[in-house]
Amino acid sequence: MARTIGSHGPKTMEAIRKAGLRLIFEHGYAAMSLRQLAAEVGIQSGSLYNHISTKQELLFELIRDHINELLRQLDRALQGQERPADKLRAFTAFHVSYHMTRKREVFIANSELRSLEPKNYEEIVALRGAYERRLAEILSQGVAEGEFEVVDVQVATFAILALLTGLTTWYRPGGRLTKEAIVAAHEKLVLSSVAPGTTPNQAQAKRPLSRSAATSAKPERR
Amino acid sequence: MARTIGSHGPKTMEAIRKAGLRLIFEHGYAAMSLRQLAAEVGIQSGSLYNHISTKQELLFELIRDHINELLRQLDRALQGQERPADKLRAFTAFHVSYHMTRKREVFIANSELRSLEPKNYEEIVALRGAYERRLAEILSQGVAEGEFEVVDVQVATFAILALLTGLTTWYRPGGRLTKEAIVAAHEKLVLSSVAPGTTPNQAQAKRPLSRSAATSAKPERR
Amino acid sequence: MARTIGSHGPKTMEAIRKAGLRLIFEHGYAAMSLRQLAAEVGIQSGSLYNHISTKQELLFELIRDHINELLRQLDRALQGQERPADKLRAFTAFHVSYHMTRKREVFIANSELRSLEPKNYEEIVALRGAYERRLAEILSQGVAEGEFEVVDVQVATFAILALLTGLTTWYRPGGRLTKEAIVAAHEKLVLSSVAPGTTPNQAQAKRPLSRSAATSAKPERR
Amino acid sequence: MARTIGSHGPKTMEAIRKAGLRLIFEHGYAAMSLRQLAAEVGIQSGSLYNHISTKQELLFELIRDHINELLRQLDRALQGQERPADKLRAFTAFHVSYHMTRKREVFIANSELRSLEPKNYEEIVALRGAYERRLAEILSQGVAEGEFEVVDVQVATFAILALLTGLTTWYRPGGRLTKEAIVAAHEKLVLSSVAPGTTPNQAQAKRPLSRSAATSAKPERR
DNA sequence: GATGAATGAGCTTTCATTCAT
DNA sequence: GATGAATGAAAGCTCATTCAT
Repeated sequence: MARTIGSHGPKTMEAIRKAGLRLIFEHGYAAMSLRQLAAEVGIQSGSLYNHISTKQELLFELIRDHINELLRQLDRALQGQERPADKLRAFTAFHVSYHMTRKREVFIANSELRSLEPKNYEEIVALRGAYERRLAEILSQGVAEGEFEVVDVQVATFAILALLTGLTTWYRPGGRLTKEAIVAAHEKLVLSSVAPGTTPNQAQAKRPLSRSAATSAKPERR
Repeated sequence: MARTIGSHGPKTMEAIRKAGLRLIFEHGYAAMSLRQLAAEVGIQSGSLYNHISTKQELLFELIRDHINELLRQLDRALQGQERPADKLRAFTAFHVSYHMTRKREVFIANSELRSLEPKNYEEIVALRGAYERRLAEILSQGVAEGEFEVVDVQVATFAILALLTGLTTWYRPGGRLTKEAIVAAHEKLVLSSVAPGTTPNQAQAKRPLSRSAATSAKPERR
Repeated sequence: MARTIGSHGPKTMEAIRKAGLRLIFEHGYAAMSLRQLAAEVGIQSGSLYNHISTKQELLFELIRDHINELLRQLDRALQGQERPADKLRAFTAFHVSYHMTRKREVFIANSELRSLEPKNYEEIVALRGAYERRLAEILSQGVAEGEFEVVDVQVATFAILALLTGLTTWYRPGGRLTKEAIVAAHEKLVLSSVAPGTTPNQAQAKRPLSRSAATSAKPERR
Repeated sequence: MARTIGSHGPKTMEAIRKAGLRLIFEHGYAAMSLRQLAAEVGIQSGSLYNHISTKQELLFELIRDHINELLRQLDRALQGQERPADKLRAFTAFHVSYHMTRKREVFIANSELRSLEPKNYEEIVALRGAYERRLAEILSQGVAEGEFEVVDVQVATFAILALLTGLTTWYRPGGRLTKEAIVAAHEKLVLSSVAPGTTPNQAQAKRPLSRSAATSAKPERR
């Protein structure tokens, strides 16, 4: 990939983002050196600075742009859905599909938050919170309407997101299953997981879950 | 100067492991410097080498010891369970409980596999495969006995593991929920997720899933 | 900060080689630190790596380039000489002269072979063998034509080379003797040493010296 | 060799000297680590300090003891010889024989002088000077009596010593030649080298060689 | 006399970043 | 916009040496 010697202009920036995405995905932000990145792009490491301001900024922009796009597309995917189950199915289908085509962006946005400097971290976490809230609200609505049953909405939100995002660790194009099959498999799991039924045993929260606590607790960086 | 009075060998090793666990959990393996680690332990960085052979070896042993312990305890937790639902509940309860007390080990064992050198990586992935296989077999049995319904056992295995392991990214002792509540919340989600019901739409695998492909595919490092 | 004005690439490389030569000559390869070398050149130690790839590579190239040059010039010096005595005189004069102007290179090429990694060592020893073979052949020819008398050609070859190369341990420009006097002194010693005469006492080799054994024995790294 | 676990007392000291000799011979003083040495002896590196005071002191004593022994034995070997040729033959035979049985000591005493700290260096060089002077005096006497002819006594002294000492770089027991043959080969070379004959071309010293200049010049460390 | 664990300095090498050209 | 050469800090690791046990 890349390495088109002499590439310049916006093409170079694009190559940097692409290569950066791949290298961070494979080795992690801290383990990726700008020399590696530059070599991948086919330029000297000093030349990177004609396009990026710092390594940190590159990471930040990759993540921020990704989450913004994710949010934009999620809202489009949810449009027109009214009933909680439909919303949840749409959410799941969108999430899985998106993760299959952008697995590197998604993976990095989840795994490299700790590599962000505080200011950047805050900004990204706020955006991520918006995404999580979409799901939390779907679940809350479903519970309120009696369509869903969960022990705890907050836990269910995190669990379902983890379930769906786990995809990025094993999915690869051209595998055994079609994309549709993978989407279907996840829809089944997610929709069933919150379906009403015999709850194993009744557990109590130590404290009631206030609306804000549900999403803004942030006890530590995660 | 020689050794500070009162600091002993095994105690130092234990301090190194503990601090290493914390630092890798917080910053990642690549971003943790041995100087940091040594400072945390209260010795010079060169002194670490009286206890570890390399940074890589430290990571490897932390992960390997963790997975071995995990496997050992899992098998004990599953003892005596016969029906798939009971097994799955036991698996879930054990997994969640264990992850709450050893969240750093668990997190690292999942996130730092890519930091392992090939030989070490192979060894850990083999161990991890054993763990995954326990769950895959529970699901298979449940499906065969008509107790569970999943679109694809392999996908369900990965998804459920991801769901459960996601816990490590947000759990912290002293939070809003009791441990029991957290376990219960996950039991509900997991048991429901594979419960028979209306599968959204029928999807087909491109290829049938052979037994071995299910667990040994390893298309790329994950 | 960036580069100091006026310091250029090739000039820096040349300064590194020159300073490296001197430091290795004075302290030995293992005892020379790259910090020392960099300080000598007037740059930071990390900056060395814009010019060399490793410390080992620097040593290797210094030695290899030297031996290649030595061989090239030797062959020129021997051109036109027919009789063994003339060849031997030419060899001696060339060797001594060259060693007086390049004593550091010569010394290092002899004393630091053990510091070379196996692959580099093999390459250099092969080149050195070519040089030794020139002298061995001159002696053989002289013995065959009855002009020289030696107890053993192989021993004589090594001994004469050692005699000549010893120069590097004491020669310094501006000493008591002119270069010409030093050359003459060595010519006398070398030519006399193989002159026919009364051999002290007749000694026997345990085994006859095969042609190949003479030059390829290499019992151990030397 | 060595590694007799639990060896103690004078036996350990002897093992240290033996192993040190070998390691310095093979890798050089700077490149030999005390950990290596200790491992060879079968103890921990800290334990070395029950026997040596510093690494430098070990080197110094190895060299000093060697040269003292060399001088002692040389004087015994020269006893009873009157005529310069007989003395030179005896010197050569002794030197070669001794170098064959103690090649490591000899090699180190020549190659590691630069690794000695100034004070130690001075002491060793003084001893070495005594050894060189024996040969210089033999040559001077021979020249004075008309038995030898050399262009310059000083140069001849250094050259003959280099010739003889070169042995340590290639000799190994069990090689093609008997010890006697090797001695004979060197006797022929050395005695012939100073034999009167047609001096190639008459060269002049820039300055006459004063008695003291011949041996105490020491223009630089060599 | 040996050990094991420590020190503090030092090693070679890599890093992100800068900037004259 | 790219290069090549620089910086200064820091990396993982090794070193000779010390000393309580």
